[in-house]
Amino acid sequence: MGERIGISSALVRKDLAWFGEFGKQGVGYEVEYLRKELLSILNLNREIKVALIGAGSLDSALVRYNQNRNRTDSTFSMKIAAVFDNDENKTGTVLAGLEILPFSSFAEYKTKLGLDLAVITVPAIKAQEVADRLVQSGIRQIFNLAPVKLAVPPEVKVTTADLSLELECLAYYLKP
Amino acid sequence: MGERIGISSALVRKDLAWFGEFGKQGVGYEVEYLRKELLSILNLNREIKVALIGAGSLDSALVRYNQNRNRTDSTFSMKIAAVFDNDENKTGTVLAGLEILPFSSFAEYKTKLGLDLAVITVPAIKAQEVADRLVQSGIRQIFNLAPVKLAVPPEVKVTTADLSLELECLAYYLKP
DNA sequence: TAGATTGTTAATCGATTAACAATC
DNA sequence: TAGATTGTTAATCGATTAACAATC
Repeated sequence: MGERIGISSALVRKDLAWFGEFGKQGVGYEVEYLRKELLSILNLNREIKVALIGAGSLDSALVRYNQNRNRTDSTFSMKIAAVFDNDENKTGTVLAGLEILPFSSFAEYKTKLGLDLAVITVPAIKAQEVADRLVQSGIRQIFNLAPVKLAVPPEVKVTTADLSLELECLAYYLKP
Repeated sequence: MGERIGISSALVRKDLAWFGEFGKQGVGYEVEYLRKELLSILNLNREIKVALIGAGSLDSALVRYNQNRNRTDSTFSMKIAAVFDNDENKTGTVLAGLEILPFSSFAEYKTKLGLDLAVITVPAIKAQEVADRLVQSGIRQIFNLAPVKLAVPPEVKVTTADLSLELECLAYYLKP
């Protein structure tokens, strides 16, 4: 495992130790048992229901990618369960088999559909407003694709993936 | 600057020190001068020409996003200059104003268009093959959106953004 | 000179690893 | 018992920060 991701075996063992003892000294790990334990610890042993907020072209890409991955990779536990938008020209229409729902009714659908976490793909300027609403509706994990730093309460976990920022970082390595 | 991204002022000063001295002790920084110096150091003071490899739905999202950002944000220096694909049903067609070019002729277009760096959005299984070809053509910076670890020579800088992996990381924080 | 802010030093902190004891 | 591998300890390394000297 260490070799695969470029860290030492010691670190792999130490990280595992954080959660318990999974092997037998002198013998090794029982792979299938370890695998299941890890999936359980990481909450990846059940289907996670993901909500997409903002039915733009990125969403359509994510939905298609997700459908494809779920079809071909049985270990992948993420499922895009709903797509939301507040644009009335979009709500009601169907995106790759999913009806686009009005974001104003998010809280309601969250309960009904059992949505676990949300992905924000709205424009930067709308992202904070959407985040506030998600938090209000009880969402505690947000994946933010808008290029802004979101302010949220401490109990909410936000991961921001700013693709254009990461792209700009690469520019540094260009020959001047 | 430290407050904005959540680090101490000391670290900001230390990081700047890596590249030189930009301020006057006792006085402060001349903001516009510092800004220009940093843009120059980061190679963001000129237009960077980006090539997209793989004309799927993600590309179309990126192209639109890029066009929008270039229109509204004059400090943004990335420009998607070309889109490539090897699917003959796609090459020749136009994606948001850009003709889709055959990837087999990448090296040729790279010279002609002055392409600086490449973004890989092809399926995981094709990504290594594409990367090899890009490296062969003289690309030294690759932004990889396919969920695989690419093997490249040490002089090539790869940044991988595996969105589904980052999403899975969030699942850990879900209540079990 | 007094007040302020940069650039740098030394101390602190946390992450990683080499080495090893425990165990089978 | 000999050989092997896990789990843990102590050492190492690098990143961050508090404190301060240099400077205006």
